[in-house]
Amino acid sequence: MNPLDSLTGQKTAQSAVTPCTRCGSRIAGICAALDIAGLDEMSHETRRNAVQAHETLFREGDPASSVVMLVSGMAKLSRLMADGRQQVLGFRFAGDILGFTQGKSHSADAEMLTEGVVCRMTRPQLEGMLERFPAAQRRLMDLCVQELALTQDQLVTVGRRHAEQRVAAFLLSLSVAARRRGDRVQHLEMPMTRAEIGDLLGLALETVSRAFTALRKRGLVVETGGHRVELPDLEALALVADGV
Amino acid sequence: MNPLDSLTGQKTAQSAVTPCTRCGSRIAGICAALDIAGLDEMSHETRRNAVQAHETLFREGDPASSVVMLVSGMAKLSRLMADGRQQVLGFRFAGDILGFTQGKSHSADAEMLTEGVVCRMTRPQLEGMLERFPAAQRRLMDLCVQELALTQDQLVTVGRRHAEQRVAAFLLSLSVAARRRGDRVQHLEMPMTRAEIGDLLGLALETVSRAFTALRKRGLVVETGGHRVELPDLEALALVADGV
DNA sequence: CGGTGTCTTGACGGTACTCAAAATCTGTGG
DNA sequence: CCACAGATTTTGAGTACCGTCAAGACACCG
Repeated sequence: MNPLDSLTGQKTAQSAVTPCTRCGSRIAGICAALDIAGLDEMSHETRRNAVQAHETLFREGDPASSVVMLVSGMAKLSRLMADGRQQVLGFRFAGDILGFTQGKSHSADAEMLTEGVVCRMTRPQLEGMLERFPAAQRRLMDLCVQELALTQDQLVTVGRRHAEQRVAAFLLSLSVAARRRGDRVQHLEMPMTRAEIGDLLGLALETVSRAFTALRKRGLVVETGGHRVELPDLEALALVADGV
Repeated sequence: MNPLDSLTGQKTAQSAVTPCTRCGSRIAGICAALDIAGLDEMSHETRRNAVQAHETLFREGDPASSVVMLVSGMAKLSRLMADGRQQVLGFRFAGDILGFTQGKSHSADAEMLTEGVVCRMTRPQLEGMLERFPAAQRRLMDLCVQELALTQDQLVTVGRRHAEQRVAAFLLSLSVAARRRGDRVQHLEMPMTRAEIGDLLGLALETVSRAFTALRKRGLVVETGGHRVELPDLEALALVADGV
């Protein structure tokens, strides 16, 4: 599996799998675009950290002084409204980059769902690296375009699907993300709560629970405990998501 | 007004307003990052076209053989679901770039709402230009990040606001876009139909109509005919949008 | 001035939200 | 290993918001 596919979902021209010497991750994010010299330089500049579940990576409004590369684990991007309602913008996985913006401050909260490992790089370091390694800049742009496409998918789901369709679409998106990481697509890690799924899909947590119950009764979802889920029939699930 | 603010909403370092020699537009999109040589080169490579209202610029699935820069007029980005339901991903304005993706095909339909002018550039031309002018690549990335932020805003609106709040948020977003173009922020052009607004906000067109009626009765919206709208009190409208 | 498309308004029904309580799961400490 | 406390999930009942259907009003354009 080409690590470049981790976010793009498309085969890329580059085929050599060169793990980040510092991150040590198979799943290369931006690192994938670097040559040996770049990787070496990057390994001196980034800070690798283990992070716990529920740990906050940054908050909306924080100065965007660094970007975070998710090496392993799952994270949640969300925004808080004035009245306390929360909108989850998306879940992020190994290989994804969090907190990249040209603005002065972060536009969303980022919080770990599981324990994991992150690589942090300061903005000046990133800027310098992008100048020295045009391929990395190109790669970062691709990641950005992909994130845009994912967010647009999310918008279609929230805007134009019913509760059960939304949950089906959510499960499928988890499956697609797992494929990009090279994991099995029918046996998923699903560490998020019903409330978090509801905040992603624009539903109450009770509605999410009812939708899971309905899908379970139809045999489209099997919850095996320990935050693990099986999807025995992805095609049938896709039909549900599209309202057929 | 710095044309670089057209999408970013933030003041940028560059201050010289260098209109695209071919487009002739005050509102520079990517052109703003080019020097004289770059502008000259670009003027030879791009094709400038007048387009009519309701003209399709590209469709979902079309090969993404060129990107489109919107010089003047308003456009609509949308996706069609299997059952015919439509989700409008957003409205786009002068200075915006449409159809930029690293995939092989467009992921959404783009259609003009008004008559206008567009600049087309083929992918190979764009790729070549990005290599020769790193500043242009950087600029394109900024546009991409900004588009992502807008889509995220949209997601919050659709996921976590009630009908009237959504319409208020939509009007405010039109106002923000007008400010970026240097137009008056309280006297807006609003060429889209209730149905299109509904497809943007995840509402039925009748619900949009009822929300407009409610806002009109509260004096927050004045429709002056000819697809023009006045927003006498933006702050009050913002309070409505946030559900206060 | 008529025709067509858009908008408004009303009535009704359904989906999903809220409130509430019971059941299940998870992790911790004895 | 078991018991227990807290968190999460499930399920139920009632309600509210919004979608659907329908008809009439309005605006725009030839």
